[in-house]
Amino acid sequence: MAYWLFKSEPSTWSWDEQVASGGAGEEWDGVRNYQARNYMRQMKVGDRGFFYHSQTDKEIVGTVEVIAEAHPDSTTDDARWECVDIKAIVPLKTPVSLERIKQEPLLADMVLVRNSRLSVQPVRDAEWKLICGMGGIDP
DNA sequence: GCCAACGTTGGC
DNA sequence: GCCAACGTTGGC
Repeated sequence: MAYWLFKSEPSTWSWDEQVASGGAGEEWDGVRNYQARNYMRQMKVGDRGFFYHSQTDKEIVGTVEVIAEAHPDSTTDDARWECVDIKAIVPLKTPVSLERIKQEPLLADMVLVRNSRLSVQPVRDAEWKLICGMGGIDP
């Protein structure tokens, strides 16, 4: 199973809204970036991901699961853009801030640190385990 | 609000 | 195919 990170501005689509969408989940639509799209194309049902609030919070707030693989993005007619569906799993007991991530040497190579503008990105197994631990949840 | 970093577009 | 111009994102 692979791990990912989904980034969203809380004012656009927040963790609370993701939770409210329940087991049916929601399209991760609106991505207009090839790198991010290509990562979504690699996702399989059952893959896990972190939900990250950018801009105002700058912290990982919860975990999600991929429930549908890449399909056309319903918010555009442009066939280039695809998205997956995800549902909320659990909130982190303690959100893990970007600041804490930057303070942890083992996380220095995270895409979140290296390429802060990429909105969908891969997370390594070791990074997943470490951040789950920092957030007070089981991996 | 600013600005650096990055991606995209379009003229040549 | 290159590169300048422009737009967007996100941390600070």
